[in-house]
Amino acid sequence: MLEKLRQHIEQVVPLSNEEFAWVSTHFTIAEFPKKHFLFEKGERVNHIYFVASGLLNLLYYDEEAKEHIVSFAMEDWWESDFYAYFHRTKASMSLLCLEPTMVLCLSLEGYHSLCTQMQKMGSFFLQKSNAGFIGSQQRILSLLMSNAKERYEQILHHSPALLQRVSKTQLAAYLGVSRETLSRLKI
Amino acid sequence: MLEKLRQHIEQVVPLSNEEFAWVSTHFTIAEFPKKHFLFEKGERVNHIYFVASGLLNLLYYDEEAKEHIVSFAMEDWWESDFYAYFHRTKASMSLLCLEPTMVLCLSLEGYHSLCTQMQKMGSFFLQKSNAGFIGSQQRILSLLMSNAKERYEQILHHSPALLQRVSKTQLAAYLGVSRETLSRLKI
DNA sequence: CGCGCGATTGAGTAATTTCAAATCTAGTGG
DNA sequence: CCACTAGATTTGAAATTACTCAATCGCGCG
Repeated sequence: MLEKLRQHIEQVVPLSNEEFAWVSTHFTIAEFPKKHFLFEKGERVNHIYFVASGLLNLLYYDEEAKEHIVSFAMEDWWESDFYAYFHRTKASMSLLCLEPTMVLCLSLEGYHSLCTQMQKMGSFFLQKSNAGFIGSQQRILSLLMSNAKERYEQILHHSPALLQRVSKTQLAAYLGVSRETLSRLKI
Repeated sequence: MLEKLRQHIEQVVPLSNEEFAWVSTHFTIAEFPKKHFLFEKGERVNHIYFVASGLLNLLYYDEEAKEHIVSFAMEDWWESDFYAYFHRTKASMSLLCLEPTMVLCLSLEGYHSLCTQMQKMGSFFLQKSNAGFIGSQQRILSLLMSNAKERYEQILHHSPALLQRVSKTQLAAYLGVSRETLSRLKI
């Protein structure tokens, strides 16, 4: 678990054993079964989660209880309702396990401690945040400019493994089309 | 100009006169007329831009030369093709002035210098990046779940000033609908 | 005045949604 | 091993929505 986190961080910044030992004190390990909600809409969001194994699903239910998938979080992803986390407000989204999942949990105090006490970790999170922002802009562009079939093909090209792990209904909720339409794309 | 930047930064972290003097050495001032491209697709992206006054437009042209607007950057926004900037690759998008615009330009070296030499600036950019990521996720959700009329109303609610400053054609390219459809929404 | 640009309107076409029904699939218990 | 069920997926058909292309309108400016 922790070793996975270390490898993940060290892809960005090198850490000595002592440094990583200190970093790791900020995390708690948790394990959840499939279909467990790490948090639901309206609840406090006390952690961001590093996915060591499994698959998470950040989703939003609209007024008609229709499900919209903001993101999937596979291994080595960080996930949370970041707005609620950073602003200490209640979640507008829910975070669900699509598979049995092991996560490392980081509180906001822990996050601030890591960022301010160790410059490397500040750099690490800055880089992750920039990457997340860039990825989101790519997805916005994809939603603006491509139809559902093209978006499907982009995922097929960019993260083929994901397609093996999520249902077509979930994929449709991520692509922004009805499951019937996705089914008719004849891919 | 620089005073505007200082106020902007100090909304997040306080700065002494000396500190800000040092920070400001990293920026260059530039002014561009309406319709000027700060960079175009295929060019190197040497700076991120802090908009002191005016209005910028980050856009992408698809294969059919159709224009898709990734974002508008008003006063106090930071804008660039962030992927190209951070990876020192060529721009996939173009950055255009919709109004006469004054910007403060920050090179990647300057960015790294600011982040590593002064912890406060690292915190500042981390917070900006997180905010940008959160904002992008909101827009993704809006694209997934709302129709064009609802998206229009969200902008009307969230940044009414913007609607006074961009053409309906540009707004349509931002909302992800044709200008004819936007025109028919009867708002 | 007349030009040019953006915005609007009209008409036909294409894509997507909805609701309903049918089909498929994996897991369970007899 | 088979039947059965629950859930997911696919298909059908009608209705809605959005798009394209073309024509028209409105307005500011030389």
